[in-house]
Amino acid sequence: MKDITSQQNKVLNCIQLYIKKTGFPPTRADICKELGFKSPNSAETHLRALEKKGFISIESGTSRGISIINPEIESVGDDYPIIGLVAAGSPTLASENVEKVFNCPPSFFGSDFDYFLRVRGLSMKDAGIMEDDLIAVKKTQDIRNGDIVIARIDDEVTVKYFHRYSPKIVHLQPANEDFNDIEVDLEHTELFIEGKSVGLIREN
Amino acid sequence: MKDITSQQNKVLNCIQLYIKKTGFPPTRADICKELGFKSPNSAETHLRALEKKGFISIESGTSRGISIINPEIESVGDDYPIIGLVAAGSPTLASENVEKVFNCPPSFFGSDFDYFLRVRGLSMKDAGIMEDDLIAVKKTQDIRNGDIVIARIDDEVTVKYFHRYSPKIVHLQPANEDFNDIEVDLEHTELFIEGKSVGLIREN
DNA sequence: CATTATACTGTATATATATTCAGTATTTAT
DNA sequence: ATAAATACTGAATATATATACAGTATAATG
Repeated sequence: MKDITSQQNKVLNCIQLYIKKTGFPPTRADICKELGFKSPNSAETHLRALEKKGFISIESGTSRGISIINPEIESVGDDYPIIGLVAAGSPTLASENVEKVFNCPPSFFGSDFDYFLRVRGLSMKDAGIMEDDLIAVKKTQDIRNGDIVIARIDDEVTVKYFHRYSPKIVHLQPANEDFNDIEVDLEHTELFIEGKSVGLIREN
Repeated sequence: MKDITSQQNKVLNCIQLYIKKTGFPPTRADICKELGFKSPNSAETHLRALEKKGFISIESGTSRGISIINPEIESVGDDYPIIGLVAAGSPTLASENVEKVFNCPPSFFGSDFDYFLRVRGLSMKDAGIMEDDLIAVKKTQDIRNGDIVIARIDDEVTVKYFHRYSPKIVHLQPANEDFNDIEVDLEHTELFIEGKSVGLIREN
């Protein structure tokens, strides 16, 4: 299997997610819509490259005739997107932010979950959350003090312990003595909780 | 869910088999070809009946826009034993040491692996390995310096960084300043490497 | 330095495909 | 008994879709 480029990888992920979502593969136009391309030929050339490299097969003259050639022996669960935690920008499920899709049984952790977040930085190292770890994120607003949350302040996304000290004051607490608490005054600053951590995976 | 007729069942099976074979749903014409119908409308009416009864959904105006509702996904991964790391005693795969079995795809981590080890203590906390974490252990003797190994000295089992300083001297290094290195002189002490860590799972 | 691969926009078109309409016939519910 | 559902054939058509062609630009390769 030859190397895949980052753009081709995005297209491949997009196809997998589209199939998961709809049950059938995307058209060229669908891929353009998902990834923001403006010409169907952008999708076409990527598809041809992916076909040439052996990642997909394309049935000629057939609408949605894309199938993913899966080297995995058996697909055991559902496909969950892995989303890169960038310093700025919300971890949306939009295809362009999806690093990869990861097959995992839905009931793998105690709770169900929605996506994986790729950890950047060591601000939670004393909680055993290291760089490049995958946090299983459940999208919920049901947060209790001490939960590890994925929080967004303006466009900054961060993983921290959640502590509500008063109705208006929330502390986002890192697990690393080199970092300071973030005090959020809800009257002046908008805080959005993307969800909370329900599990962690590390690939050595 | 209403009753399905024998012909409708044939159509439903046809769709499922077609998707399994090709990776994408059939067109009306494809169904006709498979089942010997001579008019695409034969397929169309059956599809509408199946939709009405809740077996499939049809995306309007979309080629091959058929998706099967509530498909019986059999999540059949492999069962891996979770072995408790007790202070004394080898982590054998004997049933009495198995805390639980955990269903997980074989190719979940980069490498294949043999069992999970339940972590006790915080001697590797700075490596992000916390109490109750599950370490995916691959049984191997192919160890390099810096690998996280599962080592046994006499009947003591421990998880540590592996460092060979000379042909006869191995250091087992914790990742916690409260713990000291274990220096093993292979001439006088027997050291058995159970395997190495290839991944980690944490259930919150 | 020429060539190939990547990464797109933009236009055009043959055809693959969904879907409607017009029939015929049998079976099942009300 | 009379609709309604089932089970088809056959023809027609608007459009969804694959795909070719013409460009532009940059990075990698030999």
